[in-house]
Amino acid sequence: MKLQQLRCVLEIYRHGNHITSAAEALHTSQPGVSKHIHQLEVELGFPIFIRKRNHVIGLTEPGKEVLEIARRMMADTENLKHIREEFLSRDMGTLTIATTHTHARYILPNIIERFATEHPNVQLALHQGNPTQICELVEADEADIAVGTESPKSFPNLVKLPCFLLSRSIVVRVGHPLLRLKKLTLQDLANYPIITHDPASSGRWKVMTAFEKAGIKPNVISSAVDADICKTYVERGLGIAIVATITFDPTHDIKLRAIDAGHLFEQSTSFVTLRRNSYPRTYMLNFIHCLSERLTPNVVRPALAGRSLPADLVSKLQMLA
Amino acid sequence: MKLQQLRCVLEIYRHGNHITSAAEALHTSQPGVSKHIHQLEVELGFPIFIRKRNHVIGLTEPGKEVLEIARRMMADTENLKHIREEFLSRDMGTLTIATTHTHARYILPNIIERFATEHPNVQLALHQGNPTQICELVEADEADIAVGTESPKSFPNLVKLPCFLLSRSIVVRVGHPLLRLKKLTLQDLANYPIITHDPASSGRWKVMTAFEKAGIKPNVISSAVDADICKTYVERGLGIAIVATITFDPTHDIKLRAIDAGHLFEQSTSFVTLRRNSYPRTYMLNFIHCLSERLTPNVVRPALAGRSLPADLVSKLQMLA
DNA sequence: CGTGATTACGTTTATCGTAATTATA
DNA sequence: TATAATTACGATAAACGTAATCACG
Repeated sequence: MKLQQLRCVLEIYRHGNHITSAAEALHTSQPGVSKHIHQLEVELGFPIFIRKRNHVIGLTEPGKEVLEIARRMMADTENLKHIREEFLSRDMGTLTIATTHTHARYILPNIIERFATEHPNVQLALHQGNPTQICELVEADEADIAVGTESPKSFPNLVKLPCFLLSRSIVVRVGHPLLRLKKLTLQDLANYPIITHDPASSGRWKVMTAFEKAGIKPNVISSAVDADICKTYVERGLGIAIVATITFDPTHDIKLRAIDAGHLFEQSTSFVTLRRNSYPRTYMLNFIHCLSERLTPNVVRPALAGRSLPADLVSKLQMLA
Repeated sequence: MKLQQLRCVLEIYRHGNHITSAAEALHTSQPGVSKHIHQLEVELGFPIFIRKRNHVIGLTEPGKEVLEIARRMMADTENLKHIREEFLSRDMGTLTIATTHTHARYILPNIIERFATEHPNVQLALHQGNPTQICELVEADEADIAVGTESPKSFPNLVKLPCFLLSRSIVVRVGHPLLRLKKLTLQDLANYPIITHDPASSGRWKVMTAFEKAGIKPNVISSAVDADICKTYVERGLGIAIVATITFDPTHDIKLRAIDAGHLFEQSTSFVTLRRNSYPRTYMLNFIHCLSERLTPNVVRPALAGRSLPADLVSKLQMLA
């Protein structure tokens, strides 16, 4: 059995069972890839791919097992290559963080400031996107870690670790009638035009669910991509905004007021996301520790190991730590 | 990077940093192994082994990391080979159990009876030894699983899963004075000659600790290898025995009586032990499930995955399930 | 000098890419 | 007929084993 054979299996799967494009991705010839698969199938004693005449259709059942093991072995070859960098310079390298606007603007600055002081030789790079996009960046190895709220899409090859909770507030203009109410209800909010995040964010989804459950149709007039834009619209008197509490800055947002909405909307959980079966650099583990006291290297490392199925168990393990 | 290179690293380490014997074990030439290591070291960019002139002394720090990853990758190559058997016959094959006398004689019969009924085509083999020996059998791949009490030796490449607790009883002849006492004390026991397990068993160790803590020197007259021999000596009037409660069979041991000693000695935990990073056959997972309701395949599989360090976390995870 | 690792070199094997072939849609 | 996988085959490169070399006790 050769590592190159396993690499072929992965690439064919990645390219939608297309040997030709897999060969291109591997910078080699199509017949070579085809041969490798055949040799592996002969050695293992069963077909990995389902073929229909001269087309590869999909994976066989045992082929799925092969894929899973092959994935882990290729991850381990990467891990071997990274040992050198790790030992040469524990505190030098690049940390690429994929994150959402809210995190990048309101949560990470403090954390990054602290991290940068402790790791002056680590180059930081930020990539921005919605919760699904940032996970895709990590999966494609274009970012080391993702920090954001939950993505509706599931990523079996990524490990999600909860770091903290985000509560929501209503942001209104100074002197707004809602400020005079003692306890806000969803019905109160529905009396005003509402500005909230774009549909791709999980925050937006939680807000809409709360209204739906209460049987109230809110008047959502605008879906802005980020909290800053929401606040700008509120300042212009276009409505009220439902955003993460942390995005309200009393010293800067002088024309606005925030009303806690913790009793109206479920809190969102922020996750840090990494590739399964990777051995992150020490400084990456330190960065995650900056995000949450609970997420020590000794918690994160074992959580990254293992097969993709125990989603429930891994989350239980996280709760403990 | 080639799998054969990693195989060389493992074999050299296994053979006490001796390239010549590693080469023999790999059925190849010494220069070949030497070359493979050099190539790998060049590719990774750091030395794996510490050399003193023309001798290999040990592993470098990054070399230890390489060893760990190499171990997992070789385990995965084995796992790939086993996929075929698993899919060809989910319920056919061999299950080799390494276990202690107490487990083999008093605990496993019921479990094996049930398992054998459900898996008529699985060939069972039992190997007997003390807790350390049975772990060594699993480590050397001579047994699939070990069932026994804790070994004093630690095995970083094995995963230990607790299945159940063993309480202890005092076994005496009918009419023995101890039977007339309401609540037994350690001091009461010390009045009589004591027969217990041999020093290699963890049971023996727990018993001696209890006496030591109480500052009592028991009169241990004999250390027998197993509970049956202990009981035979008691029958002959040579003393009293401290053995696992389960080894007393009232319908068979008609000349003996058992007195519960749960308040005097700490209970022992029975563990099932498997190789780390192995993908056990389905019927092996079923057997483990027979040992303990808690140990479902969905609990065992993730516990086997991962690095060797998270002993505390793995045990926490087990508690949950 | 014996043991043990490294270097040198020739043989064998396997890997790779081009080209030809086959089989669909 | 265009697309996609398989088969055939020659060139290249890597792996292997033998033999020679070096280094130390």
